This record gives sequence, C-alpha cells and structure tokens, in this order.
Amino acid sequence: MKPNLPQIKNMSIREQSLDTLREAILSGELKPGQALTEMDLSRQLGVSRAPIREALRILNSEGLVETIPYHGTTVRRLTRADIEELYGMRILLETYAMERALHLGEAAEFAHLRAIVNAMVRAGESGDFRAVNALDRDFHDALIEMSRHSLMAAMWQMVAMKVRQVMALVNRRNSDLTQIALHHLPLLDAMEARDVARAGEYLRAHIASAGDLIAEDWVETG
Amino acid sequence: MKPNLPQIKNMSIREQSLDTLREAILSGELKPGQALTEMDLSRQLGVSRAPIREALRILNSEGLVETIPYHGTTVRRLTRADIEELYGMRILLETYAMERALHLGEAAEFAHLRAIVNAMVRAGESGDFRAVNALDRDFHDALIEMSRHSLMAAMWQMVAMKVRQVMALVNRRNSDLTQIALHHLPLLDAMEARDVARAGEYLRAHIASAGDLIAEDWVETG
DNA sequence: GCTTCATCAATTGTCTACAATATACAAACT
DNA sequence: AGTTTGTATATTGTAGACAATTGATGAAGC
Repeated sequence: MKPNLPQIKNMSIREQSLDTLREAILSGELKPGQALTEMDLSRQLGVSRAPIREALRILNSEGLVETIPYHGTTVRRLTRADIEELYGMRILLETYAMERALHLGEAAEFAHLRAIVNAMVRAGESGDFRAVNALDRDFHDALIEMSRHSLMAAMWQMVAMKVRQVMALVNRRNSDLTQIALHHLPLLDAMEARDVARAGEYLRAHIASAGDLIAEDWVETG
Repeated sequence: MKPNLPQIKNMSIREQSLDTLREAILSGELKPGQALTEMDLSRQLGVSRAPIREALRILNSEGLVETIPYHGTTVRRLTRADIEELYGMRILLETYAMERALHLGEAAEFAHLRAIVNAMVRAGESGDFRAVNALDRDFHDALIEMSRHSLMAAMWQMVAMKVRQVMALVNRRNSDLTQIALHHLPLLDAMEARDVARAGEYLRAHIASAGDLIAEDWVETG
C-alpha cells in the first residue's frame, strides 16, 4: 500500500523561481554585483513578473540580493570583512551546536557522521573535489541537525548559504580541500569520545583555517 | 543653504504594509494562530493584493508568519520550546557581541549605554513599564551595534523581533521589570571596567532570568 | 451506514496592463 | 562654461481580472 512513488512536484512558480535563482547565486553562476531585471528574469524563466518579484523579495530578506527602489535588484556584493564575519559566526554557531549535539545526539547520528567522513576522505583521495565539498556541507548540516535546535537551524541556514556562495566564488587549491577532508577525522574521534573541549578546539581550528584560506585569496569583485 | 527640511517619506506601499503588519505582530495585536487573508488585509489597508503578498512573503522568511499553499497565512505559533531556544540564542549572540563590544566600543558608546541605563532605572522607579521595556531594547540593540558585526546585527534583528513579540504576549509582573532595570547596573559597571568575564556572567544571568520568568508563565495559545 | 464522487465556496497563485519613479541626456538659460 | 530644467527611457510599483487548488458539503450508490 506504500509503493514509495516519487512525489510529483507541485511547487508554485514562485517557489521554482526562488529555487532556481537561489541556486544560481549560491553556485556562483550569478555573480555579486550582477543586475537582475525582473523583465529579463521573467522572460528567461518563461513566467510573469509577479512570482519573480515575490522570489526576489525573499532573496532580499535572505541577504542574497539587494534592491534599490525603482532602480533594480543586484546580487549582493561580498567584502573581505563579510567573509571574516561569516566565518566568525560559523565558529560561534557550530561550537554551540556541537556542544548540544554531543549531549543530545544519538548513536545512529554519530554513525551517520562517520559514514560522511569516510566518504569524504575517499572522495579526497580519488580527487573528486566536488564530492568533498558536498560531503563537507552534509557533515556540518548533520551536526546542526543533531543539536535539536530549530532556531539554530534557521540561523545556520542563512550562514550556510553564504558559505556555499563564497566557496563557489573562490578558486580553491585542491590540496586545501584534501586537507579539509582529513581535518574531520580527529574532530569526529573527539566527538565520539564526547570530549567537548577537544572537539571544540578541532572544530574551531577547522573552520578558522578554512576561513583564513578563503579570506586570503579573496578579491573584491569590483 | 541647508534649511534642514524634513525628508518626505516615500515608502512603497509594500514597505508600509510590511511595517504595519510586522508592528501588529510584534506588539501582540495580531496573535499567534490568527489567519491573515490577503483580501481582508488589502481591504483593511486600502491597497491591492500585490504589495500585501510581497509583504507576507517577507514576513514568512522572517519567521513571523506561516503560509500553507492555497490555504492561507497565519501568525506563527510559539511553543515553550521556541522560547527556550530563543533565550538560549540570545545568550549565545549577546555574549559574543559583548566581548567584541568591550574591545571595539568607543567612549561615547559606553556613555550612551550609561544614559540608557540611567533612564531605565528612573522609568522603573516611576512605574513607567512601557518605557523600561523600550529602553531595555535600546540597551541591547546598542550593545549589538557596538560589536561592529553586521552579520551579527542581522541575526540579532531576527532574535530581537521574536523577543519583542514574546514580551508583548506574556503578562509580566511589574516587579519583574523593575528588577530587570536594576540588573543593568552591575552589568554596565563590569563593562565599563572592561571585565569580560564578570560582564559575561551578569549578562547571561540577566538574560536567563528574563527567559525563565517568561517560559514559566507561558501558556501555549491554542 | 459507509464509501465514493460531484459540486461549491473560499483562498491563494498568476498574468497583463497601467502608473510612478529614477537616471541620463539634451536643451535652454544666465 | 556652468547651471538649471525639461524630456525620454528603462525599470520597478500597483491594480484588477482570471485561473488553479483546497477542503467541505452533500448526494448517489452499494
């Protein structure tokens, strides 16, 4: 009686437009500073302006675009200071989330983390850097999930989006990504030992080094 | 050549609707669970549905309302768990902001804080609890401002809105508010002495006690 | 009695046309 | 020449009509 058929997606045009635009921004396809004219977008996506406008309002309150009245909407620019703030906030949120996760997390969730890390290391070894990136995101999302804190999850959503955008925009050295994959091993060991202090140190070091590598290479896109 | 004329306000109908609705929600005028039908709102505000819809989308992504497709928008309900999460997040964000504020804040800003606290105590003594509330908000907003962290400010915005809504919905004992006004005195003393550890303790105690008082009295609105 | 199906009312979703606004550029004036 | 003022154009802002969807209600069939 439950044939597990794939859900037929019945998303409104607004939602589809929103997802499409957000994905384009986070993947770096739409670059900071780029103008988004409603007419252009509606022509490109083959829909009217109304749902596009609603999607843009949402993106605006998510901090991904900026709108000047009667002038237009642009993809929000990112300064080096933004990136430093972003990684500072990551450390703050994730440290807190991890402390809760170590208390509230269940065995299955720790096993899930282990599986992610294993896959990440394998992906690093085989040079699949795209997969490393995706698995890194999965790891940190799972960590937040384990903290059982819905407001934290909402805040993390905001931060994680911008992190993803930044990662897509910067030219990372592949060696960095391999390093980052390996960083997760001692971190997870400490977490499985429920060693809050040590895990916290590894986590902060991991995030800070990733942030520094990015801030270092950052060039403000004029 | 600069006669200091007042700026003519030229906010779009969307912005005005947004401000009106948000204010109504945060002040408790619109209660959690209440239905917001677009037609009703547009009639009441005397505008068309288009700007109302855009405002509702924004409120939705701010977490103040919830929308079910083809069914309607309602003011988001608040559970006791939400409130506990809210105050936990407050402690996390404000502790971090205060550490930065103690390093980055300028003399004029500390003086400003002192002026706010003085006014708050006076308002408490004269029984003007509405003013105590407003000044408490000013104090914490100013603290965030002093941290010179725009992403923090954005996150704080979200948290502060919900705090305001919760405060408006709960029946506070007036004695509590007077207590809260007095809490700020030792906190500010420690801040002016740049004593991060002590100020942190006072801050956390202040927020936690406020949160506990509210969570205690909280009745889930059916 | 219970299930199934058609219908209806209420609401949101979308589209199109029109209005309002800002900017750039050219023309007129001093 | 420099300043001001008008005008054109591109863009966003708003309105109103129509389409799509949902959930409820009640009738028909077993």
